[in-house]
Amino acid sequence: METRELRYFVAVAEELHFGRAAERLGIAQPPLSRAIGQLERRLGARLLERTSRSVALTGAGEVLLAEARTALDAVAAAERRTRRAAEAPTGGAGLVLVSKAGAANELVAKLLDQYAAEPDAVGVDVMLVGPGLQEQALRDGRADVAILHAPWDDVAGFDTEVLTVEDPAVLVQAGHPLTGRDAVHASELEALVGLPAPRWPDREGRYADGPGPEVHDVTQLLQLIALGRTYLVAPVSAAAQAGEGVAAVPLLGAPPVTTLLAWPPQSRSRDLASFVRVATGA
Amino acid sequence: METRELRYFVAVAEELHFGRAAERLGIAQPPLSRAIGQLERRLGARLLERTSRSVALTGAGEVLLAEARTALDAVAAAERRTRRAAEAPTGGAGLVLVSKAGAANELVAKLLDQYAAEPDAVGVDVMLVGPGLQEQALRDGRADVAILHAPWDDVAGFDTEVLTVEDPAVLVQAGHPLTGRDAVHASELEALVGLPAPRWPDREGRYADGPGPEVHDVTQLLQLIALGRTYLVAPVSAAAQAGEGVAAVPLLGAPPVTTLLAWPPQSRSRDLASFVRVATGA
DNA sequence: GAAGCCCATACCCTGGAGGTATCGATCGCG
DNA sequence: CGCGATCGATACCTCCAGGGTATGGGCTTC
Repeated sequence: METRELRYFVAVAEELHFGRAAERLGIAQPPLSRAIGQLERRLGARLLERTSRSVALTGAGEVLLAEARTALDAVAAAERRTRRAAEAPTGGAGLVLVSKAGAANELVAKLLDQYAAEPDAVGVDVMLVGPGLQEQALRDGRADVAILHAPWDDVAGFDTEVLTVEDPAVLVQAGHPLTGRDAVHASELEALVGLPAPRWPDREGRYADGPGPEVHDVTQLLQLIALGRTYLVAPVSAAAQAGEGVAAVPLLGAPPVTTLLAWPPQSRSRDLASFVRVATGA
Repeated sequence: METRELRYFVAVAEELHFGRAAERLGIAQPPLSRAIGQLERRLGARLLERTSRSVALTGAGEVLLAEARTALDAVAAAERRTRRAAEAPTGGAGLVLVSKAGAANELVAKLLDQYAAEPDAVGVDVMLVGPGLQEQALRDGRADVAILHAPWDDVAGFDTEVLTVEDPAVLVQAGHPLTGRDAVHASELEALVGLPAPRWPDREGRYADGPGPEVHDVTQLLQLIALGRTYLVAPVSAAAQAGEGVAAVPLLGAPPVTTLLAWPPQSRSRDLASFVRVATGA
C-alpha cells in the first residue's frame, strides 16, 4: 500500500462523500473512485458501503481508518524528523519540546537550563499547544519530547518518565464561595462550583458544542477564571502562577496529577537520550 | 513520501550497497540510485555519503532509517489488520494473540477459556514466536495483543495491563550442583551455573555469534537444559511445566517477572477491548 | 415523472518509474 | 604506474499507472 492510497481513503472515510473528498485532495472525483476501488480489490475487502445517495464505512473500513491515521502520522514523523536532523548542525533546533501552553512553566525552564549546561547539549525549541494536542505533535514528528499530565493526557504509546506528582486543585475567581473552604471533594465539585468547564479546540482547531467559553491559551483562560466565567482543575503548582483574581482550593478524592516526560518509543536519538537523562536527574 | 521510497531507502541503508539493495528489491540499480537522489532532493537532506567504493549513513539518514522502519511497520499493520477484519465474519480469527513459545501456557489457556465464555466473543488465533519477536508481530499487525514478560521484553509503545507478578527462578539440569541450594543470587549466577545462555533468532531468523546453543522453541530449550547444555531464567510458574530432567532454583536479587498483556495503543477495536476487559478480570 | 445528486465507467493523455547501455571515479594488484 | 574490477551516476528509451473529461445509471425529492 502506498501512502497516497491511505491519504485518499482517509479523506473519503472522513468526508463520507467522494466529491468533497476529491476536492479536499485537489483531484477529480473519478480517479478517486477508481483508487478506492483498486484498494478494495487488492485488500480483498469491502471498505465502504455506497449507494448513489450515501457512503458508509464497513467494519474493515473502520479498522483501516484508525490504522491509516497512525501510519500516516508515522510517515509524516519520518519526514519531519529527517528534515530537522539535516538542519540541526546548521542552526536548526536539535530537539523540539512540546508542552501545554502555560503549564509547568517553572519546571520546563529549570529543565532547559539544566540541559543547556550539558557539554553535548543541542538547541531545544519549545512548542506550546492546547491540551490534548501534544500527543499528536509527538506522533507526527513536529515534536520529539513532550510534557504530559496524567491522567488528563493520553500517555498510551509513548515511553515516559515521571517528573513530579502533585495534588490537584480547583482554580476559581477570587471571592468565589468555594474559596471560603479548606478543600473541595471531587464528587461535590460540579455542584459547588456552579460554572461550565472551558472548551479547548480539537486537532483540527474546531470547538465541540456545549456550554463554557472557548479558549485557546492559558492566559486567556486565567482571565476568564478571574472574570468568574469558568474554572479549572490543575496541579497546585499552577495556582502559583495564576496571578491576581484567581484563587486555588485543594481538590480531594481526585487522582494525583503526574507530570511526565514522554517521547516516541522507537527514538534512539543520542540527543533525546541525553535530554531525558538530564530531566530525570540521573 | 511514498512507502515505496521508504522501502527503497531502508534497503539501501541496510545493505549499504546499491547493487545488492536493488537486487533485494527486485529492480535494477540505476532506478534505485535515482529514487534515493530524488528523495534526498525533496527532503533537502543528504541521507547517504557515497564514494564509488563505499556507502555510509549520514546523521539524517540514521534518523530516517529508524523512522522509516516504524512507518513501514505501521503501514504493514494497516494492511494486515484490515484484511483480517474483512475475513473475520466469514470464519477468520477476529483476534490474534501472540505469546512466547512455551511460556505462560496455563495462564493463556485460562484466558482463552474465560474470553470464549463471553457472549460477544470472536475467534482467537494463538501465534507462538521466539522471545523478543512478539513486539514486532504487534507492531506490524500480524497480532493484535501479546503476552509479554517485563523486564525481558520491551514494553515501550504499547498499552499494557499487568496479569501476574512472579519471582524468577533458574532452570538447570536435574542434578546440577546448583540444585543442592535453596536459592541463588543473581550476582553469583553466571559463575555458579557454569553454562552458556541459549541464543534465540532475531527478527530475520538469524542467530548472533557467541557461545551457547541456538534454539528456536521452548521444547527444544528444555531438552537442552535436561542435557546440561544450557540454562534459563524464567518465572517460577514455568518450572512447573518444565518436566523431567529439569530442576528450578529460586533466583534472588533479580527483579520480579511481570507477565502482562500488551496491545497497540491506537486500537479502538471492540473485540480487543472486551478481550482485555476479561483478561484483567474487570 | 422530471430534475438533481452522486458514484461508476469509458476513454484519452502525460509523467514518472523502471529497463539497458555506458560513463567516471576509486581501489587493488602486478 | 598502468590495468582491470568494482560501483554509483547519467543518458536515453519504453510503458503503464495515475489523473483528467465526458457520460452513464441508480436514487431521492418534489
